[in-house]
Amino acid sequence: MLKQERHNYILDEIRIHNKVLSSDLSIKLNVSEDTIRRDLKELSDNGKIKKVHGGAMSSSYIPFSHKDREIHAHAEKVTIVKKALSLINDDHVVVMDGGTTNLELARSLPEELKATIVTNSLPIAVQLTEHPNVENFFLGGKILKNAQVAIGLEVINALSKIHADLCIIGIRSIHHEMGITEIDREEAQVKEALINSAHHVVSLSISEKLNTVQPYHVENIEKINTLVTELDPHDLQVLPFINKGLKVI
Amino acid sequence: MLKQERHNYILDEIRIHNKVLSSDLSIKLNVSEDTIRRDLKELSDNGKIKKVHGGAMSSSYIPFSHKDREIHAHAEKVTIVKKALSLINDDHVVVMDGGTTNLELARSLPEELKATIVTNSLPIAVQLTEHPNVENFFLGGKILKNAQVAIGLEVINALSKIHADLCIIGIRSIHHEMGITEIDREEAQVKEALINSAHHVVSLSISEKLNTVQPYHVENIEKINTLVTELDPHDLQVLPFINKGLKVI
DNA sequence: AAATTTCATGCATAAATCCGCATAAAACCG
DNA sequence: CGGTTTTATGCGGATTTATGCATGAAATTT
Repeated sequence: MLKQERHNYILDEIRIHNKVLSSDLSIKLNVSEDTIRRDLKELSDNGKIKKVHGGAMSSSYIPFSHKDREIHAHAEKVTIVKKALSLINDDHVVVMDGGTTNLELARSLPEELKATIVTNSLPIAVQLTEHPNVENFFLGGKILKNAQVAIGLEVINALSKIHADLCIIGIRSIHHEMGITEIDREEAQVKEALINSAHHVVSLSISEKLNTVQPYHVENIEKINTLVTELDPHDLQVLPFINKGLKVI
Repeated sequence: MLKQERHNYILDEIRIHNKVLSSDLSIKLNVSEDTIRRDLKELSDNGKIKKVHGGAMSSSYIPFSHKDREIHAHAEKVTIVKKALSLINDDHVVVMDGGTTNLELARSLPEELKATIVTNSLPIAVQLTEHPNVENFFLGGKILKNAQVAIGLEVINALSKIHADLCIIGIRSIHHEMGITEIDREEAQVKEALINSAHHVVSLSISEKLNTVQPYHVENIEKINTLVTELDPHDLQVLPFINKGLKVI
C-alpha cells in the first residue's frame, strides 16, 4: 500500500471519528506503529491534523456545544445574510449546504417567508424546525462528524432529482479563474451536486475567501450566478468576478 | 481515550455548565480522579479554566441562562437506557427513531462502541456527531417540525433497503392487544418501516405508556421482541406483554 | 474537633515515542 | 545498464509520557 493511500485513509478516519489511535491504524493498515507515527508526523507538519500522544485528532476541533460557539467574522456574515435575504422569495425551493454563514441565514429568515428549504446540514435543519412557515427537507446520507453535514451517494442521488429555484452555497474558497474549490473531496462532490440542482446559484462568501484556492475542484466560476460578500459591489476585489459575468451584490 | 479528548470534553462541560466536579469527570471519563486532577491542572496552567477545590470552573465567568429543558420523567428514562445499552454490541447496525428516551440512549452510548446507527431524528444525529466511534447515517426526508424527525416516502424507501440488526423504537403508546399506536399518521408509517427493517425490535417505554392507545396503528405487538421499561421484569404491569411472548427487561 | 473529602507527591509500570541503524525498494544518472 | 542516491520501512533499545496507587497533608464538612 502506498504511503499516500495511508494518508488518505488516516484523513478519512479523522474526518469521520475526529481522532485516530496509532495502534488501531497500525493493525488496520498492516504497518508498524513507527510508520504510522511518521505518517502522523508528516500530516501534522502540514497542518492537516493534530498529533497527540497515542494518535492524532482533527486540527479543527468543533466543540460539542456548536450552538453558541463564536462565529468567525460574525459581523461580516450578518451583512452578507441581509443582502442574501433579498434573493429568497415565497414559494421558492432553495437548496443550501452547511457553514456558519448559511446557518446565520437560516436563523435570519423572516417569519412570513413561505419557502421550501432542502439541506444536508444538521444544524441548519435543526434551526429551520423553529421557523413557522418554511418547509424543511433533509438530504440523508452518511454524517460527517465535524462539519455536521450529510455526504455520499445518497445525497448526490437525491439532489439529481431536485430542480430548485435557488442554490445557496457556502464555500471555502472562490477564485475568479480556478472557480470553487474545497478542502474535502467528498464535500466537494456534494457541493457540485448542489450547484447543479438549481437554476440560480448564489455564493455567500466573506471577502477573505475571495481568490483563495483549495485542493479539490467543485465547479467552474461560471456556474455561480450571484456572489454575495460584505463588500461594496464596486470594490476592486470583486471586479474579477464581475468580469467573469457574475452578479455581485 | 486520548488525553486530548478528555481535555476537550472537560472544556465543553465547563462551557455548558460553568463548572465540573473531579468526581463526576472521573466516573464519566472512566479514569482515576488523579488523572482528572492532572488534566485540570494542565488546563488551568494554560489558563483555559480555573481550578478550584473539588473541580474546576470557567476562568472567564460569563453567566448564561441555559434553559435546560426538564425532560419528562428523566430518572425513569435513565434506568431504561441503562438496561437497553446491554442490547447493543460492536458492529451492530442499529436503526432508531426520535424521542427523549432514544436521545438519552444516544447520549449514553459508551465511548468504545463501534456501531453504525441509522436514524431519522435530527437531535440524535447531532448527538452522535459527538461520539468518536459510531458511524452515523441520516434518513433524509421531510422534517416534521415539532418532533424533529424526517418522515415521508424517502425515509420509508431508504429503510426498505436496510436490514439492521436492531431497531430501537421510541413509542407513544403500547397496548398488549392493540399493539403500537401513534398520534400522527405519517410518523406511524415511518415507525412501521423502522420496525420492519430490523431483525430484532426493542421498544423503550416508560411504564405510564403501557396499555394506552392512540388513533393510528403502527404494528402488532408480536413485532416487538423486547420491551424495556423502568419496572422490575416481574412487575404485574408487564405480565400481559410477557404473555404475548415479549421479552421484558 | 472529628470525620470526610480532596490534594500533592513520589513511585511503579505499561504504553507510546524517539533515535539510530539496517535494509530493501524506488528513483536518479552518467 | 550498473552504480549511486533517496525514500520508505522495520527493529532494538533508550527515553518520555500517561496513569494508577499509596501516603500524608490540607481543606471542607459535620
